[in-house]
Amino acid sequence: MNRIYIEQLSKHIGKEVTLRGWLYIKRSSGKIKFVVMRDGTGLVQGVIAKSEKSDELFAKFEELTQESSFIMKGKVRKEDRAPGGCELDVSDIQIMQIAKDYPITPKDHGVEFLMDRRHLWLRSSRQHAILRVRHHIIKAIREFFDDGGFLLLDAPIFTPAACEGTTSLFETPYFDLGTAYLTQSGQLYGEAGAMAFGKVYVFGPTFRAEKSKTRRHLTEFWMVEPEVAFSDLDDNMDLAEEFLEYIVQSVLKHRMPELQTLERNTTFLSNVKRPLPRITYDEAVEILRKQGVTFEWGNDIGGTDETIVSEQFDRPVMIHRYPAETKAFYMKRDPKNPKLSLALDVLAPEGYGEIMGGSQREDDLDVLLQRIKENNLPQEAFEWYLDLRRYGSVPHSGFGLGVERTVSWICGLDHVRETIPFARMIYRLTP
RNA sequence: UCCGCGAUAGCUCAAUGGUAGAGCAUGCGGCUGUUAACCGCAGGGUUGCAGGUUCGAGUCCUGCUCGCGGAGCCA
Repeated sequence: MNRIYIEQLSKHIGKEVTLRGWLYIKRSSGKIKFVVMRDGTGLVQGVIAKSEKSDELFAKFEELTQESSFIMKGKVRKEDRAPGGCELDVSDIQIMQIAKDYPITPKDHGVEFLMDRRHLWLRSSRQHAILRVRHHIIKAIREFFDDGGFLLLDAPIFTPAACEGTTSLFETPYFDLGTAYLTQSGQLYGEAGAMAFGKVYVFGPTFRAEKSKTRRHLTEFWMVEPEVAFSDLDDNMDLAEEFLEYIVQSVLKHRMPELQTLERNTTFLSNVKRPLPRITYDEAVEILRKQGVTFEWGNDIGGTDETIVSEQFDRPVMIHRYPAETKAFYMKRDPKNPKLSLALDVLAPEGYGEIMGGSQREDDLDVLLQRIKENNLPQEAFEWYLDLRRYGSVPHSGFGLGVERTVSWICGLDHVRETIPFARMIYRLTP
């Protein structure tokens, strides 16, 4: 059977079709009735006009409520007044189930109310647009790496120890082996993959028990992390900007209707083309001081300061060579200035802040051992990782891109909670 | 953990310390082209919880609970 969906309805003008879906909204004007169906792919308005057969249809129309499931038959007609370009002259309605008191009405609702009903909120057109853009971004990420010769390397979710720092880990009992932790990053495993396959990317959910309560934080979020052997910081930045350009331009090419639904101004997105500006941490500090911010060298650049720096540019900006003190143990120091790490952050414009973070990794066994000691990390847990430096160590680098922050920025949202079907936050575990 | 804001009808919000109200939603009625349709009528309240001040508290005070935004930390 060849199922017809609303999305392709304009290809069936003049034909009798059967549509299956849910009632989005209905309107009535005496002897003519309008029934808007959604089927997951789009919306179409069915028209029931007064006729010899309309008494039965009018009765069915009266029964239908918002989100009731039904089957609608009729002839597709070109209609310039309709948003999708066509309408359905309804000849039959078969009700499957009547929804009683659907809680989400077409009017305003608060965040808590909607998040409590996220499983239903997903049905609204705005959420459809966001999750379609999310899907496309993930598709573009996979295309970019798959076509670029990268191997997809799935890292474990259960890990024995922290990748970065020991705070903010979710713990879970693990049989006789004690405690397992949910992964914060697949990076260390990505490095093993890079030494095995040359170029890999890890893509999966990551978990951070940070008690952050902001528009940019989830406790469970998706991250894509490429890792490349024989790659230094400059190579890493080349890859990062090519990658970001690919994603954004692909969304602009394929998901413009969704961005329009979201009323997204795409000026800044169109600017996401190579080369992206690259500034050092020192230069960023200089920008901040010129803007009148008192900033002490060595501090991390916080949210407000990120915005001030990124406002100086019309596209995402890369900041590199951060003070080593604030960065992770596995990042390589700058040979020209050991106070600096060969680290990299990418800040999205319009106040969206950090969407990517990466570095060239420390490839010298002795230096890495020393860093582990300095950070009071348990060396036993990292023996396998140290093996990567014992057996054919090479310069290598990589970065991580946060999927939800990227979706939030591209869609122009004010919170990441709408970028994932079911958000996990410090005070939200349901639905 | 800290700072700030908030909680009133199913939902979104009003209400000088003095009779708790509107829009939407729901129900009933009307309308042959509506686009979050429109018009009329109706039902709908333990003002988050526990105390206190006052002749009188949705409103002022104290504590608690929950939510929202931010800081730190981060993608």
